[in-house]
Amino acid sequence: MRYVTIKDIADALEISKSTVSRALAGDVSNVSPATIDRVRSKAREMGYQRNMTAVNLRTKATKVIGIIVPEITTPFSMSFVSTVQDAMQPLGYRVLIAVSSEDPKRERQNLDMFETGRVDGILVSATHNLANRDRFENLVKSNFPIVFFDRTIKDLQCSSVCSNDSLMSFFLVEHLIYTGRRRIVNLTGPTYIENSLARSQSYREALEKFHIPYDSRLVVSSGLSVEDGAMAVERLINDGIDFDAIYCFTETQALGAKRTLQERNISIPDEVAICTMSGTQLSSFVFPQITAVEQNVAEMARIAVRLLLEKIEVPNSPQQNIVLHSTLVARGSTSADDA
Amino acid sequence: MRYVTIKDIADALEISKSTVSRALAGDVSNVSPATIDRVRSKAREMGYQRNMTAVNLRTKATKVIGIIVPEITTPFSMSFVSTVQDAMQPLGYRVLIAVSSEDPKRERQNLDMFETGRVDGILVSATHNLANRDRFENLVKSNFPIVFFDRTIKDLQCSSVCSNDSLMSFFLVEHLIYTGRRRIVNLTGPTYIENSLARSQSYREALEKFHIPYDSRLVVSSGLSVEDGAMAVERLINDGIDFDAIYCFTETQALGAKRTLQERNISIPDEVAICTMSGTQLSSFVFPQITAVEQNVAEMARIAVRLLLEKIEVPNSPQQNIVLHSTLVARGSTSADDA
DNA sequence: ATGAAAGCGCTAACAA
DNA sequence: TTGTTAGCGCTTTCAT
Repeated sequence: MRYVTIKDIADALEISKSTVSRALAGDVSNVSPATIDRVRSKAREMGYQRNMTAVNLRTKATKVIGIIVPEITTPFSMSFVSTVQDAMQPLGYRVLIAVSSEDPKRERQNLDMFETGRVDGILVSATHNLANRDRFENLVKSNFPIVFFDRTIKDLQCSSVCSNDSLMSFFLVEHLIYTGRRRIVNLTGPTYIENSLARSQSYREALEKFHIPYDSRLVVSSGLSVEDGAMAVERLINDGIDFDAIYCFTETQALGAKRTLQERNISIPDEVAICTMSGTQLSSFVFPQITAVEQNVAEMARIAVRLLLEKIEVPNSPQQNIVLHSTLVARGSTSADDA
Repeated sequence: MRYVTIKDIADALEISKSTVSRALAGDVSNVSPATIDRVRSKAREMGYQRNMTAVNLRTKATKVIGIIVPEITTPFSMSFVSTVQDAMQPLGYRVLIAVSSEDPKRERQNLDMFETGRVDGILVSATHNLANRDRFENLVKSNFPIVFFDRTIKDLQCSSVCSNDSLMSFFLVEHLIYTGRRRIVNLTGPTYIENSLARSQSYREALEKFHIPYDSRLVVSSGLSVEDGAMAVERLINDGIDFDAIYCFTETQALGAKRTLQERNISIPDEVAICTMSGTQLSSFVFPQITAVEQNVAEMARIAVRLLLEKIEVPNSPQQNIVLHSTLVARGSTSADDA
């Protein structure tokens, strides 16, 4: 088992390696058309296959970029990934995906894997605000092309693109209030997720605007999984806490909340409304009864790609933090809409 | 943006590159424990990341194997792939997946991609009996580690593992006859798929065994997609051809057949029974009303892995063709079962 | 238009 | 135990 090399072709044609290399690369201005033809057909004849490991070593580029996502269960990630692929394929890039499963250790391994594989750039949605901060800081300091999307790292001087969490969640809670809700549960994300804080902040501000008293029992810290969301709501019910709406940090939590309510035969949204920020339009099929504000994922992906390419092409381009003022389209309906 | 190299570490520690390389590789018998420690901590301190492109070029191995499948819609492929991954991960191999979408052109591109990427071996389920035969022949001739599974290439001297199509389909048709069916449709696969022939052959043999006359109108050549299956059955109905069972070449066809029957309000399996060979046990959830014979996919995957590793490790190991005499478990039921 | 030569970062003989 | 050296296959500058 031995591959044909450009040297083999060069020897067979009694020309130099460099000419073969040029011919194969289609360097029209430096190789005669006749030679190009001879080389090309010889290569085909001999079954030549370019050795990418050698090319990558030599050119110091792989034309591969990596995406690291915390999870792959919501449509958000899938949608983001496929938009990135559509955008980068025409530019000659391949896209590799790695899932961290909400685990900073895994995230670190994924970063390692992409670095040892010498990907040309990384798009990452972070699992944790602190855990891998040092790692990310080093990456940025060494000028490695990396762009954060959706879930960022607090105060890190690195390009990023995300939604305007504060504003959007403010409008969501406001929407609940407009539609007659008063006892609104806030399923917050873990404090180690940067977005979590902003969204909870907005919850308080919306309440204040409408002079609704803040009840700490309604603010529940919950994990990110469907199970976590389900359990949190179950605990509220068991504790006999009265509520007429749930504002969730993530889609997965919303899914869990919905499950618990259905198990308890609590009608949605007549008795309790659920709302969250949603990854994609697709989600409306998954969560028909859940009011959601759509993030523009495709837009986010395209911006992320643009920022990354800029970094790859211009090694010292400035860091940019883009905040998406997405169209605020509240979908679904709460019974109070009709009132 | 510049990566730390072993030379950087060597210079910083004022030792040679080779010692650094050995220390990093954990070559305990050739490097003093003290040196290993010094090197390791220096590497961490400097943020060293192994350059796999260089390693792969030097060692002429990537520890990556590629799987090429014609489609990824049935559970068969997913199941096969994940079993392979589970088997190879502990051995230090990564697994890459490429989908040909039933298109020989795509298949060729996938082969090219894997070769230029210098994967250590390829597992392939072929799209077409002839289209890429030359390509496969060259691969085998050059002694490249490649193993076929499920869909093979006729008369190609290459290791492979597949089910006993003839026997299993014979039993399936026999099962239909036992349960009272007489006018059995045979949705054959395209002739360019090797397995197609064997399965249709068995259909005839089963009929002959029970002295049921062969009716050529009941034998319909159909594409592989769900749509193809649906259209084929629609045509039969429109042509006023009478039948009480459909024997499909693939799961996807069976799914299409089911759809058409349901649209026409023809009850399954009371009026018309559907049967096919099934990729996995999972399929029973997808096709509750379809009688199926399970192939042992996990077993097939493990054997494929074994054959491939043999080829990778022993460059000149003999070709082996393994036929899986799977446990014949007909699932689902036809109404005639009760009769 | 073509060739000679250097070197990407690493491993693995061979030497010491 | 450590160092020296060669070379994996390719691209690219510099000569010609």
